[in-house]
Amino acid sequence: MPKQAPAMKKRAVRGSRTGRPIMALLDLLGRRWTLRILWELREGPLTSRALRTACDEASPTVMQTRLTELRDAGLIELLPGDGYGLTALGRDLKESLLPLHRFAERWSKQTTN
Amino acid sequence: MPKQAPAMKKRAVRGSRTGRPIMALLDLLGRRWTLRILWELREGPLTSRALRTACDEASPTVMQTRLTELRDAGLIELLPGDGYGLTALGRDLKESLLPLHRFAERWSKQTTN
DNA sequence: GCGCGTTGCTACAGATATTGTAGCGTCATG
DNA sequence: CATGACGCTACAATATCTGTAGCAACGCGC
Repeated sequence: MPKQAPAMKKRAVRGSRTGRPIMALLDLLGRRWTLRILWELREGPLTSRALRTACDEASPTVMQTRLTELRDAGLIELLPGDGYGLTALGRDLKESLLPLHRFAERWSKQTTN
Repeated sequence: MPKQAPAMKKRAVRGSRTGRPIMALLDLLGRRWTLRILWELREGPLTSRALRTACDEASPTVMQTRLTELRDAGLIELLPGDGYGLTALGRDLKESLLPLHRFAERWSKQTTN
């Protein structure tokens, strides 16, 4: 299979007009709940409702929109019986995101938060 | 003096109620243009207008809002004469973000984008 | 086969956030 | 003084998100 058609069908991602993948990625991740969803799935699949609970009861409307976008991007997939889980590509992204956790700890120590 | 001068004064960051720094960070970064701004500053300071140009002409309203949030978070600072630049903490975050660039390349090869 | 609970997902109105255009006051340079 | 760049703001038009309610489909116990 040279190329998969299902992913990235319409309007793809804002910022992708520059042709630089990083811009498209930053735009995709810079939408509400997107980073959080990927984060909550880091340890394994969650059903859409468990995911909603984990994400501070985000409204099902955006949640569903984000899940569709992330599926189109090939980062997550719907596993019948298990809910949503990261794809191989998604797990790859998760690895790239892990340094953030360590940074967050350092950050919280300096912002009197 | 319209409002908000001190750092992190009201409700700081959505999601910080959990007390887990990573949630506050993911929420902060999950706002439009935030990731992009940090990314564009990765190689050095930019004036607010150069930043706007780099960020695909984002409206000055959000740009200014994001810059204030990022300043309150201690990630960027206004350097008189040089515009906005990353703080030591911001550069730390930048390092945590670099893996995303490499991932974006792999990602773009699989999504026919 | 009939409730019952859960799944993924959608409608819709009200609340927020973002965009786009215009413009302010300040400072430096000519 | 004029010009231009700076950081920053006002404000109306959009786009996006929230919150509540509810759908059809599936499995399970009975």
